[in-house]
Amino acid sequence: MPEGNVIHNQARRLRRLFAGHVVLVDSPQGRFAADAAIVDGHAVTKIEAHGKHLFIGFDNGLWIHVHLGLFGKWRIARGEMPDPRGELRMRIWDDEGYAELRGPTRCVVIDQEAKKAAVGRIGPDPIRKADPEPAWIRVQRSSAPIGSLLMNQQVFAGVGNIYRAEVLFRHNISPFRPGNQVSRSEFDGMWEDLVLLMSAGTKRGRIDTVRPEHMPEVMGRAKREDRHGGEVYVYRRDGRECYLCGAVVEMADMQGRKLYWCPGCQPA
DNA sequence: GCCATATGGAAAG
DNA sequence: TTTCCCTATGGCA
Repeated sequence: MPEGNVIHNQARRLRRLFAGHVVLVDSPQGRFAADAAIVDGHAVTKIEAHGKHLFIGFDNGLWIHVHLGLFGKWRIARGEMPDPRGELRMRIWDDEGYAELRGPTRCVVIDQEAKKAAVGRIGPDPIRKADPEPAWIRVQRSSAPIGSLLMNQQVFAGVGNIYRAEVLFRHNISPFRPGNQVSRSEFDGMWEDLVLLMSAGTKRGRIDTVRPEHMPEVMGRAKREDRHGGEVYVYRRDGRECYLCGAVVEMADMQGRKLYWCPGCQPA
C-alpha cells in the first residue's frame, strides 16, 4: 500500500542487497514463472524507482517492472530464504538475502525500450528532484480539481492519497479548486513541499507531515486515534476536529478514492 | 467464517 | 464513471 516514498525506500534496500550480484528468480505461485526464467541466474546491474514504478535491471539488458498497486507488498531481508507462504508471485535471492513479492498490480520482464516508454508515461517525480515544469503546465491548463490532479501519475509521479491530502492542507488549498485557479506561487510551494516531505518519507519509511511547531497539539490526541505509521493533519481523520482550527475534518469520494480535508483551513 | 478495508491503476462502458 | 484485478488483515459474529 505504497506511495512513491515507499517505492524509493524499497529500491534502496533492494540495491543494497542485490546490486552487482548474480541472483536466482522464481515464482512459487506460477504467474511470473515464464518471465522469471528469462532473468534467473543473471546479475542485477541497476535498480531504479520512478514514481510508484520499480525497475530491476539485469546484465542481459532486460528489466523486471514492478508496480505494487493497492495491495502489493515486498518483504526484503538478509539471511536464508524461508519456505514459500501465501500467494508468492516472485522471489529474488542469493546467499546473502532474499526479496519476496506478493499481490502486485504489475510484475513483468520488459526490454530497455519498454522500460523507457514506461518512465516516459509518468510525470515528474518530486523524490527524483525532477523539473516540475511539465506538472505546472498540466495543472495550469486543467479545469479538473487540484485534488484529482495531484493523484494523476501523469502529472505528479509518486504522490498518493496521503501526500495529496496533506500537501493541500499544509498550503490551505481546497481539493476542489480547479487546477487553472492554482497560482504559480501556490504550485511552487506545494512542489517544494512534496520534494521535502517525500524525501523525508523515503528515509524514514513512513509519512509524517505535521510541522514541528504543531507536534505538541497533535501528540496529545494522536495516541488515542487511528494509527497508520506517521503523524498527519487530515488523512483518515474525518469526523474529528482539526488540530489547528477545530473544524470537523470532512471526507468525500473523489474518483473512487477517499479524499480528506479541513473545511476551516481549506475553504472553497 | 464473513465482511470491509487498504498509501493504485487499467479496462470496459 | 463503473468495474475489475491483485492479497492480507482486522473487526465482528
